Formats: sequence, C-alpha cells, structure tokens
Amino acid sequence: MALSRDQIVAAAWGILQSYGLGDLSMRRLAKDLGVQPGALYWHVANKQELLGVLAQRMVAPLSTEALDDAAPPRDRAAHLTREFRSLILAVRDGAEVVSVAHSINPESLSPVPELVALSTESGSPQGEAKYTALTLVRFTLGSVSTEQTREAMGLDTSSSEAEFTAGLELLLS
Amino acid sequence: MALSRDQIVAAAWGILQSYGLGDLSMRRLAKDLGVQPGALYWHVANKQELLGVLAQRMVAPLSTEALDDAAPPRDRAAHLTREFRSLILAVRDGAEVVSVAHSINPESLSPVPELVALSTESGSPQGEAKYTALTLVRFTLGSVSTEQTREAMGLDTSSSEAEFTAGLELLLS
DNA sequence: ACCTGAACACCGTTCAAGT
DNA sequence: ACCTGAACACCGTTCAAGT
Repeated sequence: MALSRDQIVAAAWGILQSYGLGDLSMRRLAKDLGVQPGALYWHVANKQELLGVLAQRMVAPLSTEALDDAAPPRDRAAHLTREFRSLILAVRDGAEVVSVAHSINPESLSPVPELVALSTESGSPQGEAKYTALTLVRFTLGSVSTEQTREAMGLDTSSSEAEFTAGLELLLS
Repeated sequence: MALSRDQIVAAAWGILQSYGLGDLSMRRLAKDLGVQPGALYWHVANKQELLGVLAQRMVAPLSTEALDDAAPPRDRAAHLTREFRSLILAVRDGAEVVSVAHSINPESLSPVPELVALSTESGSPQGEAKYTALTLVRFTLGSVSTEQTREAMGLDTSSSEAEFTAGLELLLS
C-alpha cells in the first residue's frame, strides 16, 4: 500500500525516541520505511514541518490535563509545568524539538494557554499572566535542555530535579 | 606562516557573527583559511571544542562586570543578567552555542558564579543562591533562544524585551 | 611539526521521468 | 497520484603520505 503521512510521523517518532535527533535524518527515515528519500517530500514539506508535528505530539496530553480540578490555581499551574517537564524529558532531545515549536508559536503551544488561564483565574491581570506562563515554559525548556545535553554526554544529572523544583518554587511563590 | 589555533577561533567567530551556526562548518572554516579541512584537526580536537571556546569568548566580558559596585545586590544581579542577555543576543545563534557550554559546566560558566555571589551577599542561604542563579541563566537562555529562532525565521520579535524584563522581575522580586 | 589528498560515511532537497 | 533515480551541494572526521 501507499506511504502515508501518519506512517512517516510514526517512524520519525520511533527514531527520535530510540536514537535521538542526531539519528533522525530524512534519509534514515526513508531507509526505515523502505522508500527513496525523495518520496517523503510528497507527504511532508520539509524536515522542520515534521519536527513541528513531533513537538505537538509530545505536548498533546497536556491540553486535557486537570483543567477542571478543585485544587488552587497555583498548585494546578505547578502540576501542569511538572507534567510538561516529564513529557519532554521522556523523549530523547525533546527539549530541543519542543523549543523550536514554542518559538514559532509561543502563545498557542501547550502548556502556555493553559497556564495563562490558571494565572488569570488566580487573580493576575491579563498581561502578567501571559508573562508568567512564558517564563515558566522557557525556564522549563532551559532546564530540560541542560539535563538532556548532560544525559547525552554521560554526565551526572542527579541534581536536575532539585534545580527544577527550586526554580518552579521561585517562579510560583 | 603556519596556521594557529587563535587564527581558527577568530575565523570561526567571524562566520558565527556574520552568517550563524548553520554556516559554521569545519569545511567552510577551512576554505576561509585557505587550508584543507583535515588541517584544522591538528589544532582543535573537534567542532564541539571549538564551539566551547566561542561560548567562553561570548561571556568573557561578564567576569569583570560590576562586582565592586555600591548598588544593592539585587540590582546588580538584574544588571548582570541583562548584560548576559545582551552579549548572547548580539551573536547569531548565541543562545544555542552558550546553552551547550552552560550544560557542560553549569556552575562555573559566567554569569552563574557571579550571580551566586550576589545572591549570597543579599542574604540567601548557600543552596538557594545557586538555584536562583541557575534559574536566571536558564530562563535567559530560553528567552534568547526563542528570540533568535524567531529572528532567523523573519518572525516578529518586538515583544521579546518586555517578556524578558517581566520574567526577570518575577525571578528577582 | 604541520599539512595535503583522499577517502568514509553521511546530510536535506529537488525534479525529470516512470508507473 | 505517488514514487524512483539521480543529481546538487553539502557535512564531520580520519589518516597515510608528503614536506
């Protein structure tokens, strides 16, 4: 049967998970799918578009996350940010991939809209809520980027979680 | 005369400044210096080492920055972080280059040690000072990364400065 | 000591031509 | 409509051999 966009995305996801961004080339992807490299470009505009889809897939679980909870908004914001960290941390080079997607679409990529809603709910004025959300996301991306870079180099990452927790506390106090 | 390490670093710096990380290849570097690509590897272990040197050069002005000032520590920390942002913002893809260097050496790359000193001076306990410094640096790297990614794509960056200032305020309040 | 020549094992993307 | 074949213009790194 014919190659499909979904098939390409699934194969790309698999390579990213198992081998990282360095191994996710269009040529490697084509080889895994048993087609010529050029065939991919019938279904996908370019590599960047493909990475954008992978980024969206990574944060997808967040949009349905605990938005109708009973806990205080501050705690729900903390929880959502922790969940965001977990999701990108679970994928090799996840921070790098999501970072580009966030840069292209800062306001609409999860968990920014959800965090804006929570900050507004807890009494922040319009503008401040947006800034708080962006700061939380950019700090988290910076933290995970460091952690995954160190992981890939075989360096110690035992203090990463404590550093993240401290930063989160600082930002939500 | 013979090729030198300094000559290589200077040429690499020039390419990074003018054309960005995408154009900074070992082959392009060799062509600009009028040598074969392999010649570079007599003076430099690999590309990563070279990028590390460039990162250090970017933040070098910070180590002598306003450490004996009369202003309150909080203001000096804010000023130092702003200066850090300016330095990496001034170099194409500066955030990406410095991010790796920070990940390899989080505690010793400027402005982390200076920020730790300032936080301690203003009354923070040992551990907290380190966390504050790391959070400031990682947020800044995340912010500039977004800004430079958008710049490279021709997207609007007019809100970047306000977003950075708001985050800084949030972290140092 | 320092560099060339040449290779190895790769990249992303395009596009005429085939089916 | 969808894919192949083949090319274009590149990568980082190694290493025998030359000077």
